[in-house]
Amino acid sequence: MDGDRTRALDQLLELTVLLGQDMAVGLARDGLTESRAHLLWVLDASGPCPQRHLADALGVTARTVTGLVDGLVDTGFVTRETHPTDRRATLVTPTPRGLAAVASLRAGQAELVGQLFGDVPEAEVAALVGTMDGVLDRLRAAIAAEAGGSR
Amino acid sequence: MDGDRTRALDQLLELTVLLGQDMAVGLARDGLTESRAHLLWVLDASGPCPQRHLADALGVTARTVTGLVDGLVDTGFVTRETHPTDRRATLVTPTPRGLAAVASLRAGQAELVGQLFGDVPEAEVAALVGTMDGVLDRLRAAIAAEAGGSR
DNA sequence: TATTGTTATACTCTATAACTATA
DNA sequence: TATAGTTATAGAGTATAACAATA
Repeated sequence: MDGDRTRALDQLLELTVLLGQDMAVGLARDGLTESRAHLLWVLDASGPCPQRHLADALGVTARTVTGLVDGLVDTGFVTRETHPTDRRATLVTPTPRGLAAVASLRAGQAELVGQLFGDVPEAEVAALVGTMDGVLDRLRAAIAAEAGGSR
Repeated sequence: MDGDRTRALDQLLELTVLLGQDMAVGLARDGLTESRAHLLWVLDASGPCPQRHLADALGVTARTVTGLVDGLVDTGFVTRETHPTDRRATLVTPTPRGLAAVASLRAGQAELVGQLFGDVPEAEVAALVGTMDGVLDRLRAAIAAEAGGSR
């Protein structure tokens, strides 16, 4: 039967919905939206950087980053500092509150790992990871093919 | 090691991003946004119905449905018909174009099943489905607990 | 009185285009 | 001439609150 394969996709689609809900709860508690949290996450990985870098990393326009940073400045998660050598650029810099928020996101993620996989036998987790590796590869390929086809 | 469990969550998070991208491509080709496609999908399942029903099914406010239906009417996917017995309500009804769009969504989903799982052995698919069943259960429970805790 | 859907208002995310200041 | 970030404008999705018409 092919029913299991259809069911597998249905499960993955439901998963995206539920993961989104779960994320949203934690973010709201921290006073963040998804997009702002994503920026903060990238910023934490890169260290203080110009907005241009964030725009490239997030895959959005420079204008969008202006808006996201505006919101994060207003709510106290980052500041705009002067760039030491390029006076066109600003150095987006996390505040202590911003750093704490990233730590909270990280903790939430670790907690979620425990909730979802803590009781799953190691062999089963390994099988899942192996299967998902292939699925992700094929999904990336499908997206690339679609993007290429409409070029 | 717990590395595999962390990796499993990372994979699932990446999956949500990629599935979203893949969806978006197909929807744009049909002239639909995600929210409007979701409404159309629910509408197809329920048959012509009042906006109130759609608001409940989508988990959004009545106002939001007004906006979504406005957009779908403007782009020719649905019409607002008079309700036969309740003159307060409208019957949102798919047009032929709306029905064709849902058929296209369904076909795209079937194609994706083939791309992602077509070459995966049945036993591996069955294992995936079994594992994901448990994961989804625990995720639902975690969300319910969070919602209950902040009540 | 309760319900359906609307107008009014506001916030977030996103985009393109034109512009300023600086490299 | 090219780049960083802004203002200007627009569209989509979401929400609350007040209101009209109808049940």
